[in-house]
Amino acid sequence: MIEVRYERGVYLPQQNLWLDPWDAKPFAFISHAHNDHVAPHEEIIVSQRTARLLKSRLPGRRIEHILPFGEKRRVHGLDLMLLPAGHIFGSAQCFLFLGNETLLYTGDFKLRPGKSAEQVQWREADTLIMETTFGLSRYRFPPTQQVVDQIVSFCRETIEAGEVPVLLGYSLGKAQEILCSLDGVGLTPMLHGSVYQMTRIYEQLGQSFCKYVRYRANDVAGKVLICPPSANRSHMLERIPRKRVAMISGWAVDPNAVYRYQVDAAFPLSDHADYDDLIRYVDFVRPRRVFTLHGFAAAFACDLRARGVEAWALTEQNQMELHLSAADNALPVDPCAEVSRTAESTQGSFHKQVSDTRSEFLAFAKVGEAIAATPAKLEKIRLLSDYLRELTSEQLPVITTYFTGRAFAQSDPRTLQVGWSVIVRTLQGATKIDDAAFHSIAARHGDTGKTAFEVLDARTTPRPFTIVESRELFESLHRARGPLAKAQLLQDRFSISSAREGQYIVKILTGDLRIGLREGLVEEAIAKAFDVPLDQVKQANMLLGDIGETAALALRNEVHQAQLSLFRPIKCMLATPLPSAESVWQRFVDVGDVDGGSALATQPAIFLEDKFDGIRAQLHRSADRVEIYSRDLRRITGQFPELVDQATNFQEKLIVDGEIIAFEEGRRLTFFDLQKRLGRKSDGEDLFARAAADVPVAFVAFDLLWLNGESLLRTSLRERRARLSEVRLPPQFQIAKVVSARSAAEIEQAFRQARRHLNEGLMIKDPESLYLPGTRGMFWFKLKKELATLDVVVVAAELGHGKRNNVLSDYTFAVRDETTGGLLRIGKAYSGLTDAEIAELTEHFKQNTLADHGRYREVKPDIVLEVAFNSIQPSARHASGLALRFPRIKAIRRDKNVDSIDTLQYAHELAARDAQIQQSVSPEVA
DNA sequence: ACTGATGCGTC
DNA sequence: GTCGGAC
DNA sequence: GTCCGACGACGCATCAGT
Repeated sequence: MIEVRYERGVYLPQQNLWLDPWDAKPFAFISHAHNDHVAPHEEIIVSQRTARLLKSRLPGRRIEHILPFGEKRRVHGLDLMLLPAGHIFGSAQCFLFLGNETLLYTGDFKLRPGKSAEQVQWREADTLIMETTFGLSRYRFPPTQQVVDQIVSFCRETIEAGEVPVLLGYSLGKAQEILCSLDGVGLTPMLHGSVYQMTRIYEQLGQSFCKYVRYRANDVAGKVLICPPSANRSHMLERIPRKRVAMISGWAVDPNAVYRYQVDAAFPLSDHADYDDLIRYVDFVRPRRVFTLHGFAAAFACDLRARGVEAWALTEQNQMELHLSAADNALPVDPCAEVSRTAESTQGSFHKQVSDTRSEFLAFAKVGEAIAATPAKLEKIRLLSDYLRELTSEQLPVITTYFTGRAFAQSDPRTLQVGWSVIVRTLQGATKIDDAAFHSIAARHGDTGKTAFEVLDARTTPRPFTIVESRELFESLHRARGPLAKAQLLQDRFSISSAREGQYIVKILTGDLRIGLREGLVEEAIAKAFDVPLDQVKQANMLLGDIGETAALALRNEVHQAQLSLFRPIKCMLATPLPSAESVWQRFVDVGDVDGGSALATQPAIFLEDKFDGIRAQLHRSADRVEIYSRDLRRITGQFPELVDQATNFQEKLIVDGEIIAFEEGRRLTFFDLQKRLGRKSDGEDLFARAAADVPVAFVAFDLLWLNGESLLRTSLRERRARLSEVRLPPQFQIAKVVSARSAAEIEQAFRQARRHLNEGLMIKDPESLYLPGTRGMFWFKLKKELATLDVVVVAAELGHGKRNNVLSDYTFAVRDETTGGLLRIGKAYSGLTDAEIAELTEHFKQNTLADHGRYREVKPDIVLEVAFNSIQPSARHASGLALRFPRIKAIRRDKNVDSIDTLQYAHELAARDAQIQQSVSPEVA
């Protein structure tokens, strides 16, 4: 059997041939000239017309094998033939003769005759790889002539009403099809520039059209404007006051198309096959197996299998299964499994749980609501623990993870890439609610979860949803590539979810449960539910970074088995911020008192270290492996290859805790420099070489957690430090210097010293303390101070979210530009005000609004705030060209008015000072 | 090839 | 990172 | 004390549209 793979494009490994790949490849077949197929490949197979169109879309040189339709040719020892696909002008299918097997790849295609595309042709083939953009039965297009008639009457009526009809269709293919449809009906088409350009190429290749004109802004009256969809709401169209816009697309059969595209009408004229034609095509080709691609690939494959045709969706996620099936002769995972399983359960051959019609996910959501309803922590814990006890061992880890506001465990690096934007679109799509109604609901809540509830309420037809299915939903959202694919998955789920279920899906997606319960209380609930000591549960969760696995261990009474081990990162110990050296010292004196008043006298001192402005990192090293983890237990090994290289030179197996800083002798590097390396993807050695050269880093170690098989978590900091000092460090590794202190004055002095070293502040640690992962206890403190404060004036206010939904809690503020006298924005903040102050300001701003834009309003600039921050630097975010790091409101300066606020010039001075302190010096480490 | 919007993770 | 609020 | 939630700026990746 021919091997078929999918990796952002179909790949035939045995032939080393790519079919419509997304990325540049050495050797590829390009079915047609739409942009998503255009990449700078080295060598391509194309039809003649596609070659011509490509030339205008992607200039540059490449080797082209231009094949005529219907003739068998040999390219690189490969026998193949192109067949017209009927999709757009020049679009081709690729038919391959591979020994005694044949393969037909359709590319995009349609069966209905088009007026501007060649009529499709086909041959029988053993393997069919087909596009299934419209592979759901609800996509059945009306007869073409009927749609054309509708479009024509739309245009005529619009013109008669004295308005301009605007038809939106892709500039290549769809626009020309529309143009042909208007032939002989007495209308004059006017073409947008990009449409015009493509149409001219069609003509050069022998296609003829009715008379048309090119777009001229002052000549649109009485014409039919044909534009690409991207022109909608563009400058060009906004200049036409009286118009009606229609989208021409297969998606027009969706009842909500008008809202989705923000147009006045939508007509289902498509250059793709509809559902019925997809089915017919399979009948024509009589393949032994089918691979489906694009759109509703999985659903369509499922339908084909129901018809007795072997069919699989070709997507990234099925890759592994396909591979397995070749090797093991096992069946791939069946996307129809849900269906068959329910069928089985009705015959009584399945677990009672499956046949239970009540929705498990709804039960989960209801527990969440009950927890939200009570402010009492103990009551929350009780509700949750009762629920946890009811769950199966399979459900328990999933649910406990959900209750921490996550779809995946903390130590699980997978992300969903589904945010507010995708959620909003899918809620609209699933309910077909109109824009105005949606926005009025959304504006009322400022909470995506609540919005979801109200939007979905009574607009969906709920079906039971099991916990395991919910897990699968999140997993497939993670696997799906691109917002569109994700949106489709989510929309399908919303349309069969109850309002409450949808709300909780959204809560998990956004990571905001907002039920007053998170990891800490979940730990307590697990302890209570399974009668395990709480500290063991906490310990296990710290070590595992996986509340679900912790719960599973608790259920089996095995929590004590969790142990610190190499390559299993643990949460790091955190420090509590304190405002002054005196307040820090007070903490230790108090502890001493409890201890009989003389504890400190008998102890040498407390430990002080500089606080470095970098990224907290945990480095694990064995004899043959090194990994680096971030504060959130994410593997960041790939970002720092030179540290990994150096770490192989340690003599010991160890886990060290420290900070990675941007560092080079004689050069001032900042946190922002470091950030440049952080999000970077780790493919390509060149990239590393360059990144490392740009921003050299150092690892500053300040704690040792594990050494040669021995956990040091339960030894004192003093002991850990002693052990750390004995470790031989490779280059680029340093140990943070510790000094002792015995008074507030010494702390203050060390803090100043740290700042002189250009470090962020000071860490103060109890030398006798154990390492407590994940807690911000009273053993480590940090001392940071603001760089300066600015007096600024509030120029805009926004409604908050969640519990701040009904108050204007978000303030944008400005400084004065002395040269123009104008107010220039410099930052945003709310942090620092009490609820009462926010309430008061809300009232004030409501009465002093200059312009109301819904959730956001510009306000009269008369409230002066004193804003503190840790640094100030150039930025494009705000009009002032400056931005503040960690801005917070120190005070409302009621004694001041707009005229006495600080100036842009002063802010620039601060920024200059901030940047220049450091010119030639580099921060001191040890 | 460029740009803006969105999402994520760092502080 | 920051901060205030609730238990 | 501890946890929770509501917020800041930045840089990079990815996608979708020019």
